Amino acid sequence: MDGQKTGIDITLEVVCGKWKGLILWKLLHENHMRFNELRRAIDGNISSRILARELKKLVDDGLVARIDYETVPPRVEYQVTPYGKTTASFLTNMNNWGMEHKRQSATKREMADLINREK
Amino acid sequence: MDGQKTGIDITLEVVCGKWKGLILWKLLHENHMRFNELRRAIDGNISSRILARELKKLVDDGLVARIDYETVPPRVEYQVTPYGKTTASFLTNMNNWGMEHKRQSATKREMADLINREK
DNA sequence: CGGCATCCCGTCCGATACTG
DNA sequence: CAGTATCGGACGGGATGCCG
Repeated sequence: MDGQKTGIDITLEVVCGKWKGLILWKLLHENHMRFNELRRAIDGNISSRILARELKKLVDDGLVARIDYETVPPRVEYQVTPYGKTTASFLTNMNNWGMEHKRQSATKREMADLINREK
Repeated sequence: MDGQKTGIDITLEVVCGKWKGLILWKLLHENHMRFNELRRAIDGNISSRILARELKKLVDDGLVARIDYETVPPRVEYQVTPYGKTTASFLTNMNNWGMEHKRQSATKREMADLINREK
């Protein structure tokens, strides 16, 4: 029974949450960014606290490298590791799907919200 | 600056969390399953409460259809909608990546756990 | 069989303020 | 500039038990 092994859970562990996928995606296209540069590059207003935390997770997972120049004022750069670059394959697909279905998702979510409000 | 629009956030809204992607993936390969059948098909021991909740989200998002035969005892079947089937594109890629990197992810996580214990 | 009710905990996400 | 401290709310996930 079953027999269908999946790697989906593994992948979700890596990109799940509101930000990690987005951060990875941005870094993949720039190959090295400073903290606030990255912060500004992300559309949805991410706070520095959240960005710091999510970046740390990505570093812990070996997807992103953190380079601290140890200067004053501080200068830290982030870039995707070779391992992290392998995520580009599915991130590209996720991005394409999201772009194609942006409209539909929005309206469906509005409907769901309306139903929830009625309760 | 920026200019890079992303659909990644949209996609993450749909499959994020520990289970939704997995449920969708299972349903995509069976095209109609009953509640407990689906429950048993999922490896990681999902509770009925969680499965019910996650399925409801997928139904609300229009990715899964719920067919209630209104019989006693109850018989409910779930199947992926045409819209839901469009997720197969990126889910396949996510699955492939996860399968390829299962080992690495495991060891990296163990290391992270060790570091956390030391604190 | 296919759920829902209750309780609980840990994580996620966020605003604000502050620091070396 | 690159974060950390603090506080708090929302959500995800799980154990247990009950119901039509």
